[in-house]
Amino acid sequence: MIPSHLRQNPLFQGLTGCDLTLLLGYAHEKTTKRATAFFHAGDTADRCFLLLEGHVKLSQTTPSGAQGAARLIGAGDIFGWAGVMGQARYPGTAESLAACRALAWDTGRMRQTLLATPRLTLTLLTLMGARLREAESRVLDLATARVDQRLARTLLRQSSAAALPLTRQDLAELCGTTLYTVSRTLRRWEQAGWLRLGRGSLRVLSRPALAALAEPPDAS
Amino acid sequence: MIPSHLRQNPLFQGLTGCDLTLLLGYAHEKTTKRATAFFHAGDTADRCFLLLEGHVKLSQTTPSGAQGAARLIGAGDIFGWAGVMGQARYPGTAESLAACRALAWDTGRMRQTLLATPRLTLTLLTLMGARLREAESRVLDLATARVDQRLARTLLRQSSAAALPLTRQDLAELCGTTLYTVSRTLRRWEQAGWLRLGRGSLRVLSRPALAALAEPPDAS
DNA sequence: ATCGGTCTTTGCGCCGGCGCAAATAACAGA
DNA sequence: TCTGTTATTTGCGCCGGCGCAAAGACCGAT
Repeated sequence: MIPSHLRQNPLFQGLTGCDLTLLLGYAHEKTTKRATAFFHAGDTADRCFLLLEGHVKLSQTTPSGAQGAARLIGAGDIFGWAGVMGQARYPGTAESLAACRALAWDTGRMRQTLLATPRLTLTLLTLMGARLREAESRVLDLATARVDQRLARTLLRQSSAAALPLTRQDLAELCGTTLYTVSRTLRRWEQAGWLRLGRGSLRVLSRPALAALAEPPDAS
Repeated sequence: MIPSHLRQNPLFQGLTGCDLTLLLGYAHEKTTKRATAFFHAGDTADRCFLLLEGHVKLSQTTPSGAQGAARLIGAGDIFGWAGVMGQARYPGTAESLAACRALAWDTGRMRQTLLATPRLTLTLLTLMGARLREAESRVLDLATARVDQRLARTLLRQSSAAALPLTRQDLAELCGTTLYTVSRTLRRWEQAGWLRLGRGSLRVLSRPALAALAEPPDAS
């Protein structure tokens, strides 16, 4: 039986029950504990995933390996589709930040399925479009906004009710800065009472305060 | 008759002659002079384009309008497909840097065509994947590399044999900095004999010299 | 030739943010 | 409970890069 919350995933919109059953038949389920890699940068891109539960960090590092940039994948999001989109190898590393449950498909089989299921391909194109726009807006942000603005925005975007399972280093990679600056900034905000810090986690207490910072000083 | 160089465009790979004829039947040709907009950010995204000749600058600006980020579109590339990927409006502005010739399709009709031509959709997915990876590598660059490294890389990537029709401001937007810094840096490089500057254009004289700068100081 | 507009250069001062280094603090496993 | 490991904080100094302002340089049009 197919759980209804799965059927409602954006990836499956517009598919017939038959298509969906077939698609799920090809999938196998994968579960991981915290801090486990789904794949590493450079691995053969032979799988693609749909995250059902947990959080995944997708990160890239420079050739010299010094620093990195990252983005977060939440429940319901897809990741690791580089192979489907014609890449031989994964460009980044995917690592679980918490215990995860995911569906995995074989890349080659998925490509065949896409040729037979145009509706799915178009949906996928839409999802990738959204991700492309997000990446381009990050470029704009990095080029124009200050670190504290980017950090505030990142916290607002990711903060569910629950505490975020992110280290200072993770946050630094998410918003394009260093762990030192993140630590200093967060500490200042904690002392202002806007959030509560923990080791490898934090909780936002006052979204309005962060929202005020996220915008450039009021251009009235 | 369909020109062969058109048939060889990546977008059309794997299509039957029949599909291709149909597709081109839907297209209309658009030509522009220099410094003309194909569309503006916020316009209804009702067209999508394939550039046949010329150069187009795709740019986004912050809500406050101060600065911007840009990317270049060359002959053979597609642009303005946000509507096809489910967006109501264009997220950025497309402006010709030189006289251009482009094919244009209606967004709605293209979406229908995609449902009927899975092969084309998959190709499009591949092209978008490449663009997504490029955007993500730009994020990494902005977060880790210095301005002169990014600038050198940008010049190397874009420099054909011909001179580039880019102002200092354009270059600043392409590599995420300000026109002042671009001017200073380029001037230094011109005095080193690595390039030749003009008003609104420049030509690379020594690619090796730039390549050396593009990489972080030799991590042996 | 002249004039207005756009693009470019460069001096100057300032500051956001980096990153080493060292001291804690928190956790995990034996 | 003890111990090694990993994460965090913070002082300090430095520097890359921003951005105003003003002075050219170049272009096209009348």
